[in-house]
Amino acid sequence: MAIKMHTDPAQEPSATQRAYLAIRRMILIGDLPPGEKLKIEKLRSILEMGGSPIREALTLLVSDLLVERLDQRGFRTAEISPSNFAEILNLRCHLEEMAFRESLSNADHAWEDKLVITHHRMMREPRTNVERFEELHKTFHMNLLSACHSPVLLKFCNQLYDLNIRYRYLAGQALDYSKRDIGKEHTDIMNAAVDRDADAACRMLLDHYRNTGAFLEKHFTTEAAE
Amino acid sequence: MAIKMHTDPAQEPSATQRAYLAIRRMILIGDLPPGEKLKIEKLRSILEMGGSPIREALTLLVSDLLVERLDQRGFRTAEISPSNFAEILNLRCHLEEMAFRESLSNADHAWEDKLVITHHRMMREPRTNVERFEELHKTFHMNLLSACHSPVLLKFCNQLYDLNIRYRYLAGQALDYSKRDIGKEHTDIMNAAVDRDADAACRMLLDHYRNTGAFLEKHFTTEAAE
DNA sequence: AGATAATAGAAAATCGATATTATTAAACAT
DNA sequence: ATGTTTAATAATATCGATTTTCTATTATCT
Repeated sequence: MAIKMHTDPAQEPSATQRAYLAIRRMILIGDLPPGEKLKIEKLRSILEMGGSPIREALTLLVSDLLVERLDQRGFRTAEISPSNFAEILNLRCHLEEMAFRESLSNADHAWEDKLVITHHRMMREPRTNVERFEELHKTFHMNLLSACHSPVLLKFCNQLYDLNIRYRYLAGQALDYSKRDIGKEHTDIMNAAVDRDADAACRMLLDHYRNTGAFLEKHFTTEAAE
Repeated sequence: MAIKMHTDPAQEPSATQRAYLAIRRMILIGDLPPGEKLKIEKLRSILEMGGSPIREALTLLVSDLLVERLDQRGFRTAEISPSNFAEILNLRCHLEEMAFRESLSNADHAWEDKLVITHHRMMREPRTNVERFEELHKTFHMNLLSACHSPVLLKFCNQLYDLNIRYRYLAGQALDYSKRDIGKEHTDIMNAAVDRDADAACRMLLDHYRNTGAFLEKHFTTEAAE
């Protein structure tokens, strides 16, 4: 009757994992603003755990470029800048195109199904729950690339995606989806992907990113001028 | 008479930093073979420090893809495989080309000087001290890219370079530089770079990588068949 | 015998305390 | 007054010990 404990797949995550996810989320949604000092003691009291898992989580976030480690002076959230934003956008376009083309060339039936499902879920999700929507949005975009057989490339894309999402949150969500028909853009990309039309799909995907990018860039530069 | 302690720039590195460099070196040169379990207690006794800096160093190495973290079962060195090798090589070619072209388009006089100097030092260094030579070799290659204004891209290139170097060490140094005239290849690349001939320089750089890659690939596949 | 469960041992993860190091504030000298 | 040294404070980095989790072995049951 008792559950086999040593094979139970739903084990609760380690303190390090919890800290990692919690701090990462706080940085991405802008709860911890750019350049903010991350004091161990403060995070300890918020997350209710010892210093070790906190430090380890922060170290993991350093590799994600979301946190900076200052020699013997602790950690802080990564700074933002227009040039960093432009860099992320540009790299993202290059790497995602590479991954997307390889993904399409390997794409099979199961991949197609998965893509359709995630697209459907994203379209159905109301925009009221921003974090939930962003989660599904990311899943959709990563699924476009998921048939690419290069784990390292996918890791880079994933990282860059998160860095970009952070800028999106910092700019404020509402602004983003005002003029354009984002839903149609996604659907068009998906259809081209399903048709295995790599050129069209890539063109639309990069336009999708660059349009959002241009919008955000404008936002950040006017913001900075205030 | 006493040195001003609080402004002394030559402070000794932190335990974490020492552990990071030491373990990284052991993995790169093959001292810690692929898939090796990394027991904290053992590393503690080798490096003579507590568990915390060891764990932090290992966490840093996870982001470098040199170490894998297993949920609640500690750390091990990253596995190797022919497909991983091919992936690294391919990605490296793409990203370095991108970085190299941007570097060349920004290259100024100071960059040129630095490149010539590092090339000279590499050529002068006897092959007897392998680690020292590899250090200079890496410096030369990274300097080719150094005028690229994308820190993230450079970070990726640097990471991929290290992953590749590891395969080189594992294959055994001596084999690498037997038939080809590696010195000439480097000189040709440098000259094309100094001439700002991006197409020729990139072609030669990628040939340089792919030739070494093909050689190593052969080595690994025959190795695996034994 | 073969499989499942209990147990002992080893290792990892985490905690709380201590030692280091940086930062701030105050005292001192020029 | 200004800049430099000294002292106090705060925060980080590290250690050693404890708790939790995994792993391997032995015992138990069908």
